[in-house]
Amino acid sequence: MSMLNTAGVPRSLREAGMKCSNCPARDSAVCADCDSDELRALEKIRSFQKFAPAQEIIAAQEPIRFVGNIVSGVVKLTRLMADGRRQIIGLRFKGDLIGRSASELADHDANAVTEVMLCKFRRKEFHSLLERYPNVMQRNLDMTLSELDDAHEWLVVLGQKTAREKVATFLCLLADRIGENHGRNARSFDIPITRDEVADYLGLTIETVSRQISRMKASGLIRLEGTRHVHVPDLAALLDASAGDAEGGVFP
Amino acid sequence: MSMLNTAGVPRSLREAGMKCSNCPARDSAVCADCDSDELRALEKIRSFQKFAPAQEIIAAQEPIRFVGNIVSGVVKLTRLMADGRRQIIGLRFKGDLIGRSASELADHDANAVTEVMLCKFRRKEFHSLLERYPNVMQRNLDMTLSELDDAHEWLVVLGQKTAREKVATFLCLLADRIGENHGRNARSFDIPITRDEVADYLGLTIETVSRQISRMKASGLIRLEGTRHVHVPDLAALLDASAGDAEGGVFP
DNA sequence: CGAAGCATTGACAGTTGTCAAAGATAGTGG
DNA sequence: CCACTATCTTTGACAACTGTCAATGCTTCG
Repeated sequence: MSMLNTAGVPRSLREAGMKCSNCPARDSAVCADCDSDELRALEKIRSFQKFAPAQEIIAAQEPIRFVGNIVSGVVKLTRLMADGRRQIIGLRFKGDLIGRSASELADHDANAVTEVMLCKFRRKEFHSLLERYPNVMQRNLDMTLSELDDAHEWLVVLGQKTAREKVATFLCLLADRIGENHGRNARSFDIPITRDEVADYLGLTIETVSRQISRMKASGLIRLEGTRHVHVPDLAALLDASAGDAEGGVFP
Repeated sequence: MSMLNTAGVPRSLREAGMKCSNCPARDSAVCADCDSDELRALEKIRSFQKFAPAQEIIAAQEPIRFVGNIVSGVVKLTRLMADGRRQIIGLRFKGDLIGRSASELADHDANAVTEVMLCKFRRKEFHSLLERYPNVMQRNLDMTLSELDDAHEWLVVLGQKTAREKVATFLCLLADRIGENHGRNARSFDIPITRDEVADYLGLTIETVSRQISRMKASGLIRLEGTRHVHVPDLAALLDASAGDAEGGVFP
């Protein structure tokens, strides 16, 4: 049994026959602000699909058939260079939107990382629905702006931060999005992707990622169970120690 | 007289008393698809402002009073880290939109690079106008998606490309946006920003940028007049030579 | 139990950053 | 109009961080 399989069809959705009112992503998805009228319109063009880990959701350069809200699970978005170098341009979590209604073709791949439950809307219908429901379009625009903010933030990470800071930033991102709270600043979570993928996300090599994680472990900033499960005793300390070039252990 | 002052109030706008129909950015701005009804609504909340080179247009962490279309000139968007490291997260050109109607506060600085003419819309009015004119909101959404694509593209540049490829990519970007056409693949243009700013855009140091430019000059991939004006005889060759790690001159 | 894939660690190399100095360029004021 | 100064750019020498190559260890799965 995989530790990462946190994304099975949520019980609440199964029991309720996939009613929006019980959807785990209800508060953060594109339908967050919808009134009952808008919700009915969305339900008409909606369907659910489950994706297995590593399964392709959307392929770059191919037609987009749907946009989809993530109900549960983690998705990675990847861009590939002609010579094979790859950059993960984002991870997407519960509530995030995959695909876009305005484009015929996808410009990057989207793959399930964990098991993923997706609430899909047929693309063209969704697009024309936006014109009739300005609130939904506004919500769509807000979510896109939020994606843009994330991308800008990541430009700083890739352009300015050291390897150590990059890894620390990555762990904090996960702590925010999928971490369990163990007190004010303590979090624990599974790293949903391989070291290889972390490297492609951070613009580093797999070896550098591995070394940085080992260093953080050695200095007590994080604890590991297996290679995937992380416990961060103090998020702030993790970021600080990575910014200042702290050497040696935590204790004087 | 500065070579860079390509952004004075365009004659067409002055003579026409700033009519939208004569606006140089008419085809690419947020008003691109507007009918006369929408255009009138926009004109009511519109005003023009000229910014001098280096002048601040929008300040991070401060209230946004307007969104603005660039009529002419170049704008840089900057994010600052607590310790002073900076990342230029984008350059904006004629037709691009600055600011966003959905946010109270700016999350990055916007500064004029050349002289800039901006067509401003008061933020709140613009925002409420979007609800009444879905076409305008759709256009706003499309432009935001396009910004997102650019940001994703730049993530690949920062995360995967070598110093040389980064500089080549940067020059090609300028060639696309502000280059004069001198035949199929030949372009010439002014680099609107300093080496320092180029470095902050590419996640490099000023010295590395300078060296890469010198190398390109030495191998005949570019020609320089002064430090700012560039002539690229062959855009494709510039990118190729940077991808393959070509050494030495152009001739065998 | 063996094989395959993933992760860690080590030794070394190379690209890029840092520090330093000299050369250009542009703007200012006499 | 020219000299002066501040800023920007280039170039060099060297250091350091990160990448490359290689070997070992760990985990999973058949």
